[in-house]
Amino acid sequence: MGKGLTKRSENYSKWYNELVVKADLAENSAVRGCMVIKPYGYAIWEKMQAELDKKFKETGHQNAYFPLFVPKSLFEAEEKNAEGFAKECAVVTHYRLKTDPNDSSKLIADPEAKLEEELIVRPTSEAIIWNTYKGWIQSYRDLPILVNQWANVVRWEMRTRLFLRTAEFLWQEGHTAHASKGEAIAETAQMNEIYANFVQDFMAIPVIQGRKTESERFAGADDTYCIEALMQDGKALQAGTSHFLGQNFAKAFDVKYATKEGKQEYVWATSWGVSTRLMGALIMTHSDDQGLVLPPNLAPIQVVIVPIYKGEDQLALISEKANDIVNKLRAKGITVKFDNRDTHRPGAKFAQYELQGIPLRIAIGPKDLEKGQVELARRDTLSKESIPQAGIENYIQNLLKEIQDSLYTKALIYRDTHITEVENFESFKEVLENKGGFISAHWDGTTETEEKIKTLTKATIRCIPFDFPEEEGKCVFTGKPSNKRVLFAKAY
RNA sequence: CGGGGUGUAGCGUAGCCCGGUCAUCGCGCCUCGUUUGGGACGAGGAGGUCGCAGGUUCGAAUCCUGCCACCCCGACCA
Repeated sequence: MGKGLTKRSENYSKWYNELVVKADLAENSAVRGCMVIKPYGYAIWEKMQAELDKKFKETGHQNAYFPLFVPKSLFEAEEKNAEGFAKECAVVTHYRLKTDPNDSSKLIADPEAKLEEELIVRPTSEAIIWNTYKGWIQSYRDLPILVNQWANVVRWEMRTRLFLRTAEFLWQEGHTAHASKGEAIAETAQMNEIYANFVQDFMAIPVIQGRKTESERFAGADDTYCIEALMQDGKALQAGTSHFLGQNFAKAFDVKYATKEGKQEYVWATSWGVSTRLMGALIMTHSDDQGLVLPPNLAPIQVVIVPIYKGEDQLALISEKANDIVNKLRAKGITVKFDNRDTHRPGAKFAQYELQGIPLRIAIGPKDLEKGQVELARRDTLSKESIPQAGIENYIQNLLKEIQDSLYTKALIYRDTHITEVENFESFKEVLENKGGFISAHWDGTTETEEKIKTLTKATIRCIPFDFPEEEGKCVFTGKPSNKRVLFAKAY
């Protein structure tokens, strides 16, 4: 692990990349655009998975698994979906290699082993899943189907970035089938709400819930709900989406069910997902120039104990005290690590755990033993205090909660002070250029206007927030009438 | 796919213009000793087909040609 980190203010992109690598989260793989998630980074993802999975189960969903390969004929069945993803698909054309006749040290795809039908590596699983659902659904008694899949997907983007946009990424994708439109819409809304709550309560990231415009909508969806977050550099990040798919996939895959009245009806569908991109959101929301800052609810290790000692005798005395604290904290359900490695000095350990964002650090040395106290350091504020050993477990339990709240509040204040209402295009451009963040403005509702604004400013409509009030106004670009504001921003 | 840039030890780099004791330095790594309350210090040591393949030359990290990889900017990105 190297020293230091580029300052955020100097180059946000570089800062972000260095942080991901130096905090031991991930690195670029030898495969173009793909990522290696290292154990420490994966532990954070596992915490996210566990919490989300719990919520999915609580709302009646079950996990299942579907194939990685999607035959092209299935993939192209839902035309809009296929068209939307066509440009970024990895395609399997052969099933065997053989020695290159021109160079025995090389292998080539065996021309004899060309696939009859090409296989698409899933960029998303609607096609293969709806083709499967077709066989599962005959009657209203078979509905609803509430299934989620934890999987990897591949999208061959031209430019990639660790966690935010990699060629292969991990996610969950829920795919549900319903007997009525209303029920499917309620499911879409419910899952968006679950995402919002998870991101706010566990990741301490405030989000805005809303719906996407037609042009930003998921290919093949009738409506896309989303949660949008704001990063510290003033750019927005789509953190999760929940789609109402109407009957589009049911029609494409001919999935009908018999109603109570004996009529044949197409099934209504939803899909929803969040990905390892959330890790990027986590990093860019809370971290500073010292490294990662993890909210306690997500930190794989919440408290680390570092002994400060000279000689083995002293270490033995300190260890006794440290192990006592470890046991007390564990009894409270707090994850704690006692780092008694004698291969690294205390200063190096301090720096390492700061880089990794461990919320609390306890240092115990001879002075502390004498006074019956410990030194406690907060990662988020970088402040230190001495506290008594007695009752430390309760103190820490409360402090972890306080840190969690404090991180959220800080992010919320930043976010809220970076939502700017503008009334004309001049100030739109001015705010976008100098302040960044979300711009709340009226829009005439047309794709043409949205497109022009994007071309001129690179800002897109992030969402039409659910909780924005109806209000008469004029489009910030065309001056045409509008009855609601939308949020624009430059986005990742 | 366009425009620009870079490939030298695990990482970051000097050297390239002007071919010849130039393979440099820092971090990291190993050994020994002293250390340990914020990234230790000293001494010693290991580690390199200078991206790959050709060419020019007595001689190539350095010049020429081709190829490959990666990075940045754009196009693209529910």
